[in-house]
This record gives sequence, C-alpha cells and structure tokens, in this order.
Amino acid sequence: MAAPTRTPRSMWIHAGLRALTAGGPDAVRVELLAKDLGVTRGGFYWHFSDRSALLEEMLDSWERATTEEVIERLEAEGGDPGSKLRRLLALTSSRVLMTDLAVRDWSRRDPAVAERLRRIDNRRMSYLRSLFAAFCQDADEAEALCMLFFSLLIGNHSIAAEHNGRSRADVLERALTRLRAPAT
Amino acid sequence: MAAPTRTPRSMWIHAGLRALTAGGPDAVRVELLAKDLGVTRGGFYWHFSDRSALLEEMLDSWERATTEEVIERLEAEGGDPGSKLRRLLALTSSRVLMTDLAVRDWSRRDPAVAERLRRIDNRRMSYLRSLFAAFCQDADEAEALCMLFFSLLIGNHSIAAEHNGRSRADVLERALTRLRAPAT
Amino acid sequence: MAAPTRTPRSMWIHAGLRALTAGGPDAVRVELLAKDLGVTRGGFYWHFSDRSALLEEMLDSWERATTEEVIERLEAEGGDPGSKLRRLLALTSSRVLMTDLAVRDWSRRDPAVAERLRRIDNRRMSYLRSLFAAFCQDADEAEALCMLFFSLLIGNHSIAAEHNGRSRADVLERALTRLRAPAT
Amino acid sequence: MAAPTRTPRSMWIHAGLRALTAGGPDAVRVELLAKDLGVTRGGFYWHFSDRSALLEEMLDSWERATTEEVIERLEAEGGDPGSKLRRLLALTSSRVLMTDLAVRDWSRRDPAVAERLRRIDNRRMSYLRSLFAAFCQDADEAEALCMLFFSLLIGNHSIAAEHNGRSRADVLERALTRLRAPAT
DNA sequence: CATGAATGAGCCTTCATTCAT
DNA sequence: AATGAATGAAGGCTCATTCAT
Repeated sequence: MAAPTRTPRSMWIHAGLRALTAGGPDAVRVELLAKDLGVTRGGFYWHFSDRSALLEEMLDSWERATTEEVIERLEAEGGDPGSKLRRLLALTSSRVLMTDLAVRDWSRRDPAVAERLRRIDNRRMSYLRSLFAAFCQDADEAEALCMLFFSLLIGNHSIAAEHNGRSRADVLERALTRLRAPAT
Repeated sequence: MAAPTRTPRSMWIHAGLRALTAGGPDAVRVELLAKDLGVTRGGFYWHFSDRSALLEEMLDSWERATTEEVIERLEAEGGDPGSKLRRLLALTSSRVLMTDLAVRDWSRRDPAVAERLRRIDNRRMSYLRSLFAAFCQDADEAEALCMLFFSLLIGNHSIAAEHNGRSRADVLERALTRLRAPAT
Repeated sequence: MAAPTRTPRSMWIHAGLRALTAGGPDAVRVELLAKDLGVTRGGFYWHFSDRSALLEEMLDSWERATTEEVIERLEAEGGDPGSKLRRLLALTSSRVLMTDLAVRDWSRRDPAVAERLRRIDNRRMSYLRSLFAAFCQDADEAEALCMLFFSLLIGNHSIAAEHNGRSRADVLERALTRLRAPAT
Repeated sequence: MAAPTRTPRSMWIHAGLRALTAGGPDAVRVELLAKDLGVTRGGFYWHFSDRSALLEEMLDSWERATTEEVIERLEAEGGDPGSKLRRLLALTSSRVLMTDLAVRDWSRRDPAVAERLRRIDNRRMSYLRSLFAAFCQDADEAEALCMLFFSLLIGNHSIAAEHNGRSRADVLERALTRLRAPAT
C-alpha cells in the first residue's frame, strides 16, 4: 500500500488555474505554486514531466469545466430559454469566467491555445443558437443575437465603465431584454 | 549642437506597446526591446529610470492615443452617428484595438492599470452615449445599447467561434443594425 | 556474462558498470539505473547505503573480472605465449576493455580509483612479463616490450587515426610481430 | 571607448579546459568556472550563448594548441627525427597531454568530439609518419611503428604500473630505442 | 546617448536521498 | 524489498539593473 498522495495532481492543476486567472500564463510558476501549496517545488516533478505538461492539463481541466459542466448545470436547473440566458449572464460572476478571460487572452499569444478556444467557443455558440432559436426564427438574426449575447458575457467583465448611476446588473438586464425582443 | 537622439523616448514606448500587444506586460522586457530597436540596453536607462517607468509612460501614450485621437479622427471624418458607429466597429481591425485588449487584460492584474482603464472606458462610454442618443430617446435603453455595442467591439476580437458559414463582418453588420433599430 | 548470483545487488552493479562504460562515473545515476532495470529508486537504498557504496562495489566487481578472470580465460585456452598475446590484443574488442578505459579515465580524477588501478596494472604487467620472457632474455628489454604492448592495447581503442588504407587489425598484427622479433 | 573586458572569453575557455582536464566534460560547470575566476556566473552569458558554446570553443582552442602549435614548436627546435621523437615523448608531461587524454575520453561519448579527434589524430599520425620515414623504408612497418609510438605516448599517462624498480623514463627510452632499431 | 561588461535574483529542471507504507 | 511521494541541493539560463567608459 503506497503512501497517500499528499499533494495530488489535481491540487497542482487547481493552483495553476488560480495563478493563470490571477496573472496569466507567465504567472504559472512551479515555484510559486509550490509555495502556495506549502510543499517544495521538487515534488511537482513527480506528478508532471515539466511545466508545459501542467499547462496542458490545466487547459484540459478548464475545457471540461467550462463547457459540458456549465451547460449541464444550466440544463439541470431547467426553465425557459430566457431564464437560462439570464442565469448564464449571472454565472459570469463566478471564478470560472475570470479563468475564461485569462485563457482568451492567452489564446492571442499561443496558437495551440487559440485552437482549443475555437473548439470551445464553437460549442458554446452552438448552445446559444439553440437558446435564441426560441426568440428568433430568422437564422441570420439569431446569429447576430448570439454574437451580441456572447459579447455581453465577455464585455461585462472586461469593460470598466460606470453607467451614470445605474447598476451594471440593471444595464445588463435591459440589454438582455432588448436581445429577446422581436425585431421590428 | 546636441546630437540628435538616435533612439528617442517615443521609440522605446512604441516598441513597448508593440511588445505589450503581442505578449502582455510580461513580454515588455528591456532586453527584447533593445534588440528590437537594434541598440543595447544601456540607452534605455538614460531615458527611463527603470522598467516600470516605461510601463507607466506606455500607458500614458496609449491613453492619449486611444481616446482623444480615435474620437477626433472619427469626428473629423464626419457623417451621421450610424456611420460613425460602423466606422468605429471597423476600426477594431487596427492594431489599436489589440493593444486595447492587452491593456484590458493587464488591468485585471494591476489595480493602477484598472484605474486608468476605468477613466478611459468612462470617456468612451460617454462618447457612445452621445452617438446612441440619435437612435434612442430613453436613457436607460441607450445605456443598454452602449453596453451592447462596447461589448461587441471587444467580443469581436475575443470570440473565436465561427458562424455557420456566415462571415464575421456580416454578423457584426446585422448586430449593429439590430442595435440601431427602434425598440418594439 | 558470468552470473553466479542473480541477486538484485549484482544487477545494480552490472547496470552501474554499463553506465560507467557508456558515460563515465558521472553517468552512474541511481535514477537512470533504476529506469534501466525497470524498478524504482527505492530498492537501491535497500542494497546500498548510498551512491558511493555502489561505486565502490562496482570497482570491486570490475577488479575481480578484469584480472583473474581475463588471465584465467587466456590460460585456459592454452597456446604459446605469442598466440596468447595475439588473443589478448583481440580481447580488446570486448566490453571489458571499454570499461577498463572508463576506469582508467576515472582514476585520473579520483585518488582511490588510481590506487586500485595501480594494483591491477601491476598484476597485469606482471603477467605480461611472464609472457614476454619467452621472446626476450634481457629483463630491461622485456620491460620495454611489456610497456609497448600494454600501450598498444590502450592505444588501439584510444587512437582515432586511420592508416592510409590499411586496416587497424593489419597494423596491430605488424606491430605485434615487431615486438616479438628479437632485437638487433 | 568601452570598458576593458574584465574576464575575457579566453579566460573562460582556459578555465573550462582546466576543468575538463581535471574532471571531464561534466565538470565544466558555468558555476564552478565563475567561482574559479572570481566572478558571478551571469557574466558568462555575455560571452557565450550557453554552456555548449563554451564547450565548442574549448575544443577549437585545444585543437589549435595541440596540433599546429606542438608540431611548430618541435620543428622550431630542430634536430634529427630521433631527437624529435624523444622530445615529443617528453612533452607528454605537460598539461597539454592531460587535456588530450580528457578529450580522448570525451570522444568516446560524443560523436562530434570523436569526429574532431579523428581529424586531429590523422594529422598527428601523418606527422609521425614523416618522422619514422627516417628509420624505416617499408611503409607497412613504419605504420606499425607510428601506431606503437603513438600508443606509447598515451600509455605513458594511462598505465599505472611500476616497472620492478626501473624508472618510467628508462623504460620509455628503451622502448623508443627499440622502435628506432631496424627490423630484423 | 550608447556600449561592453558584470551582478544577482528568480525560475526551471535534475537528482541523491529520505520516509512512510 | 520495493513503491509512491516529497525534500533540498545543485546547476543552467534569463533578465532587470548598474557601472565605467
């Protein structure tokens, strides 16, 4: 019977994602993660062949968590497409989306990451299409709405502007309503 | 007679912004900039006390270029608010917006940068408000439209999804039309 | 390879000698040996207190194998001194001599190894004297011949030069003949 | 006017060759050389792109020193072929030959080094041929003598045996005489 | 202004060793 | 006997920074 893993792979991966979210890929440093986990950096190499192997697994882990899991959770809670969209927008506040933005930025500098992101964004866009189909028969119009909604998801955490006394939540709510309204 | 500056401040700043755009703040390395400019590091320290001073001036430079200059250019070319919005969206393809995204990402990790971004995003949002006033009397609704438009600007360069055979430009055009249409 | 014992100890030692032959003492790494043997490092420390203990035993093992065993084998096959010398020269092609060269090199850096080598070289030289006695009455002359022959053994595997179209084997044969010829 | 190089390339190269001679290629460590030279290891990278670049230049330097220079020195001092051979044998005591042996050992583990050694050994063997031509008309016999002499050069520093009370120098002298004697 | 040279901190990786199981 | 896991000491390399010229 082997000794129980004191610091299993998953802990390194989660610490890595935390660091990625906080400081981008360059901040994912074996040394810092080790300090964060309260172990020595040498132990890292028992679990991973090298830093890039961790990065790879971080992306795998994030890819799983960010698509299937989000969609499943949303679908499990049920409701009409409108409330699903609203809940999706609210989910933005979770750590998951901050990681999402970090990966998105990373993808601008690393073709392999860009390829993963393309795959995942396509899956998400496809899910959005299925939701917007409820409000919009015209496929071209629906595509525009998906793009607007997806952009709003990202913009919400990227735009630092205030809204002349309005709360961000109110503005978002109004924007969402606008997207769900039938075109003139 | 003073010898003409072989590598003036501005060249370092521009090289720095180029590096920032391409690889984020961590990629702004004195050594690489020097190599990029074909000089040695030494000169850098004549202009700047240290790396963080460059970073600061890069932000100053970007702040000037990204608000006043963009708005002035847009206004100089004239046209109605609708065509201005369309031209603004098209401007997205320029290097300026890639830098914008890089700064936006940076702001997530650095409070000082976040503060600058807030200032600038507020100025932009204010400009957008002035444009959307033409389509929309309701201030709350206009704010939502501004947020949607601003998000679209960012989403366009952040979202990797394809559009089921449609071009991104077509989807953007349709989205813009939707935003300019009167609410039902 | 004579394997009187199949104990794991000897397997570590042989793997160590293989590594020594291939890459010198620095290449004798517990980790690599374990990988080579398909086991984990842990077992190593059951057999040996540490790396230097293995190095020590490797030398013991090599010392046994390289003197007694070589001489016994040569004597067992019989023949006159001349053919023994020729067979000794041919034996050069075996792994044994490559290990010999590795130890010889090692001895230049480690006084303890140098001391072992001195002991062994003396035993070999003594054996050579007994063979050359057949061709040469003069003890001084015989000593020179022994030195020349021993050097040839080493030079054969150390000298990288070609021979103007002649084969190395032919050159060695001629050299050996020269050594066996009576002095003028 | 630039600052004078405090630790020029050549100092690193010589320190490297010293380390190589003393401990083989693995002992050529940037850190140790820096300590040896009384500077910090960072400075090394001003002169060399990396450790392997140093290794390469060490070999270049050694290659120059060990062939042309040795031969030129020998020829400059003049004398008949016999005395040149004797001086060559004596030259063995210099640091140069210890480095030579280290490179020879290294060449067994590194094909690129092996290729260099082949080139150099061929040049040396060719020089030896020109000397032995004085004692020996028969080219085949001369080749054997060259091989014996070259081996003696190496064996002298590789063989640890004693000579039953005789000095190594006496044995070498006798061996050399034997090689210069006409064949029976 | 700018170069050549060097310092030192920080990070990645390897490896001997230890320890609990 | 041996494994899984971890420690800690090297050592390689990069890079911000400094300094003399």
